Amino acid sequence: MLSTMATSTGTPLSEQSILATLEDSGDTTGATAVRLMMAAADAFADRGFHATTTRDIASRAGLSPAGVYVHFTSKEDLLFELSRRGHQTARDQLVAAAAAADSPTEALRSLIAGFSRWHAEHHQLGRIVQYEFRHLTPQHRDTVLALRKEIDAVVRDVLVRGVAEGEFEVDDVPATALALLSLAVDVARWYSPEIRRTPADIARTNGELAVRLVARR
Amino acid sequence: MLSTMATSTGTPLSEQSILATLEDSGDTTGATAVRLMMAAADAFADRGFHATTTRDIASRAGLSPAGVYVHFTSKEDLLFELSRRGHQTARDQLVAAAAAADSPTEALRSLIAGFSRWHAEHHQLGRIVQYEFRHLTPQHRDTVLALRKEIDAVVRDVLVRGVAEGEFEVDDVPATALALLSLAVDVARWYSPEIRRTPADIARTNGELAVRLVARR
DNA sequence: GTCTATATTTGGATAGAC
DNA sequence: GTCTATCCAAATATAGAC
Repeated sequence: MLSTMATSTGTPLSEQSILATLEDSGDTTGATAVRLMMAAADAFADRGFHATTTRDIASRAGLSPAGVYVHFTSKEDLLFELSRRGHQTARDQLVAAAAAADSPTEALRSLIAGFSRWHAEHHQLGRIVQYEFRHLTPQHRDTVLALRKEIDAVVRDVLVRGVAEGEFEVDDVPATALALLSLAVDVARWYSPEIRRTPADIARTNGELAVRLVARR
Repeated sequence: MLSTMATSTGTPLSEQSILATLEDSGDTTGATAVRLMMAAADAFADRGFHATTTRDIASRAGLSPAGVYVHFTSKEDLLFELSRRGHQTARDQLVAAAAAADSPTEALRSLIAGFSRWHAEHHQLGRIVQYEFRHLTPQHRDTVLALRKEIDAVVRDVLVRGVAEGEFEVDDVPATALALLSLAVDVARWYSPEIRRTPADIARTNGELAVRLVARR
């Protein structure tokens, strides 16, 4: 597989490369399927899953309404693929950022900066990941829930390490981990490409705020 | 008008009393309309605006499908009333919390604690306020946007005062205000009545984290 | 793999009796 | 102000030709 994994400082993945992410066991995601996923990501992020019609997705991808069903079994299946691939790349990025740092403080800064940046640069996918979640079937929701737990664990682990090494002072680790994730996740809610701050600005300020939230005083 | 305004320490408003909130110029919100709003709040928070049917709302309120239209002109009108009343009580609570404190530090703690608590106790209304926003008509969206700007201003004002009085050290006031709001707003996304932490717990920890985020070091 | 045409269901909203 | 009955538009998904 190509070395397309983004680090918190590297060039970000394009939407297309995220969606084309290969399956574990080699794969075959065709160009048209990727185009459909990009069209659906646009539409779902903009209007929400249930307000988006399959006709809308098809026409944005340059297909007839029936064209969708050659590549996906249902509209929900399209949401699932977006959600799964989105969660996977988000998690991969977090894990890479945590592994690359050489102190808990730098790991946390890199983690929250990178996750904030991801939610800005991929705010469409970010919204789908964070807010369209509930429209998955129970089975698909379970699959994605496992990825969400991995993401939570990465943040909690850094906090525990920072406390153990005396860099952090944290009263309640799970509560603080959730607050840190809120900082980054909520970017998907308010970010728009038109605002003053760039994704890099947001990454820098949120990374700083994250460190400030836990640093020993 | 009755003195039902909640402070960050007082007894919280019931869902019913929030939704029955009187209009500026005296009012007439009937009991059935309130029941419909509560049913719609349940459904919209649970499944989202577009996934909720008017039939579902009606039956939850014990009415026939046609019964809705005696009290509201459309499904969107019901969303608007929920959104408007929700924003108003959220704003009122913030303004009261800010006014009651006698230092910027206490004002900020009270503000974020109260807002976090509101999003936990009224997490259904909170989700509607924060996430169903985009499904309003452009006109209704504008009305609600004005309330949102007031909310943002309250937080920014406290930060500016705290910096001026030497209690806070803040690099970027708008960015930090947004981060503080993220902390509280995101509660609506993850809160569930089944979790370990109570709304009071969440208020206390988030209030502390907020102060820590800006306090002079 | 893509199209046109369409089956079928669902859902917002209204008519008109009581 | 609530009901039953219903209209009609919209939307998911399929059939079958090319």
